[in-house]
Amino acid sequence: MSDNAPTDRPKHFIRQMIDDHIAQGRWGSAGDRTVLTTRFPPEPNGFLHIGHAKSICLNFGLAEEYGGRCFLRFDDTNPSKEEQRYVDAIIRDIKWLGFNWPGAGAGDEGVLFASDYFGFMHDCAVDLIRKGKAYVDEQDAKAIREGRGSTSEPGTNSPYRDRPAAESLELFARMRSGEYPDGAKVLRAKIDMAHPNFNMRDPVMYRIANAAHHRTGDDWHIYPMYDWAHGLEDSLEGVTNSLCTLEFEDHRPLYDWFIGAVNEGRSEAEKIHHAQQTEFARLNFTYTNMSKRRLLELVEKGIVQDWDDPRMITISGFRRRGYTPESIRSLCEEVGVTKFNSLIDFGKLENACRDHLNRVAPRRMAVLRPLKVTIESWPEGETDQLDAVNNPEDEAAGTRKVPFTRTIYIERDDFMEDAPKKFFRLKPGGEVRLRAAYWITCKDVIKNDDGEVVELICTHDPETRGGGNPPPDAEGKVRKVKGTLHWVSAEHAIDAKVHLFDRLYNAERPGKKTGDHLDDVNPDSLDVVDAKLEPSLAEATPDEPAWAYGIRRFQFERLGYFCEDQSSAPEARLFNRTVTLKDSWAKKG
RNA sequence: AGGGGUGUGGUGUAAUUGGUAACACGACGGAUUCUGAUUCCGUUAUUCAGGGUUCGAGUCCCUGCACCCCUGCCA
Repeated sequence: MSDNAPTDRPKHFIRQMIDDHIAQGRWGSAGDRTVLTTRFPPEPNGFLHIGHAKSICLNFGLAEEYGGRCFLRFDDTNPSKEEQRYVDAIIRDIKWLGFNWPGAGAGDEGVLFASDYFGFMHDCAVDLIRKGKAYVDEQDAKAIREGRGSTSEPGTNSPYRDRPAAESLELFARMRSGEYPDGAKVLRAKIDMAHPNFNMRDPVMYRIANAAHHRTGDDWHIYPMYDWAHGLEDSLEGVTNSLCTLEFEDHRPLYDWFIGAVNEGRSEAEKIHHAQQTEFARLNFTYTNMSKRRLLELVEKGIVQDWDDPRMITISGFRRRGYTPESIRSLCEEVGVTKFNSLIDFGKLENACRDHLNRVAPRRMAVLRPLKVTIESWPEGETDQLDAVNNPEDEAAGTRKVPFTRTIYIERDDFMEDAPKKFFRLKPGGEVRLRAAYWITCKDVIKNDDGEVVELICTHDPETRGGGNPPPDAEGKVRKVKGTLHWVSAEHAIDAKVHLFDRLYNAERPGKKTGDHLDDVNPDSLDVVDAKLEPSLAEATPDEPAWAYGIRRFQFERLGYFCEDQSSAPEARLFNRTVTLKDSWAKKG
């Protein structure tokens, strides 16, 4: 992975800072790049989404690049919101993206949990109480909030603020042992109730929660707050760079204060490690929302099937949709790392996906909205097995056989009775190429009683077998044809459902206007069609580069990239459209 | 209102740390093409505004403006 040497990748501000630290020997001997230690610390309260991918790529990517390490650590300090299901999903998603942490294996080997440090955190809290830097407050949540003041008013000290350390120590011990109901008491840091930064106005360190934790069960009745816990977690793991998003900028002074408070009065040997917190901007896309709360709402309200619905911007959703990990990683590299709150065009992600799939996805033919075509010049019952190229971008992908018969299906959109001049697909009297097969000419149009076109009668040109241009005529002129259509043999076609997805929201910034993202939900984000697939799609196929994690991905020629859904079975095939091909014709029309 | 941040083309990032705006994507135009795809070639900004320092400013200084985050016993 890493050669432990500088790369020529652009140096964003975080790389630059890390390089400076290493040059100065801040974490060990100067020049040793392998000291770099990062972590990705999700709370297991939902599925990972594309926004997390940026942080994952940054943290794990940096570790790979420097020859350091990056831990996967669950920040499971709030039992009421966390579930084992989410732990499992998060582990799987990170592995799917292609990243590893020290000790990673097939399951959860090497995975770290904040809950494993609860004892240490507790002891540090006791230490702070003894030093007079923390106290047990018995006010209720409302009183604490009011005591915090406002932007124009300083806060007021709690009546319990100056109680003797011995008293706090005793009460804290009883909080821990489960004597009190939720909310009865909290442990607070004693900092400054008039501080302009609210986080410094005596923040809560511990609250009482008589809830079962998904890992520690009923061992604890008190749980540490994020600010208190996070720096200690980083410290214990020897994290050098604690990277987080912009909204934590205001928390950095507190992060530093806590470590400083623990270390105060300790000898050098007793001091705990102090990581460097640095903040970067979150990833934002148009037509999406990146809030776990709102994603949960989509799941709970049944707007999507589950967290891994292909329309979801979760990592699991993208996987099921057919995106490749490579495309997600390349996008994260492309958007860079800054402190600027950017809004990235969702099309950029689709483009990264097309870019990768174009190189690796095997081509197949599939007709989404079939229109019957009878080749009257083709003998009844006769089948021609034609060779079709699997991937023009990759010669090694070889060819496959595609059966051609008298009755075939083409795409309804590929025929127009009154076609504009620039329409170079099939029209009455017109000639087109059938990909890898023959040139055909439309002789007749058959309609039903409602006037809808139900069948085309065509003839084929035997000279054009394989789809190539026929030999020049006597005068040396080469006949050419502008349009090429995809098709499938009716007799051989396999039936399948295909899910065509559109964006989940109609607004660039869902909920921006009304405050409720549900107001901008696109009711037509899923379209189900009955498609006809080329028979090779039913064959068990050898491994292909595009099929990581057993996901069979293809390009359906002229239509887009598709993958077989995890629920697909031989008797009921289901494909998902990952993304369409670019279509400059559709754009003009 | 107090605190913390951020402003470079349609979008995102870069600029040897004061040396004459680069790259990617998109869009548009053209060429090639058995996918209206891909590929290829062109076009696409005087850096939020105003002032100052300097031979020289996206980079330094001053004054504004805009946007984002912060008053959970969430993370």
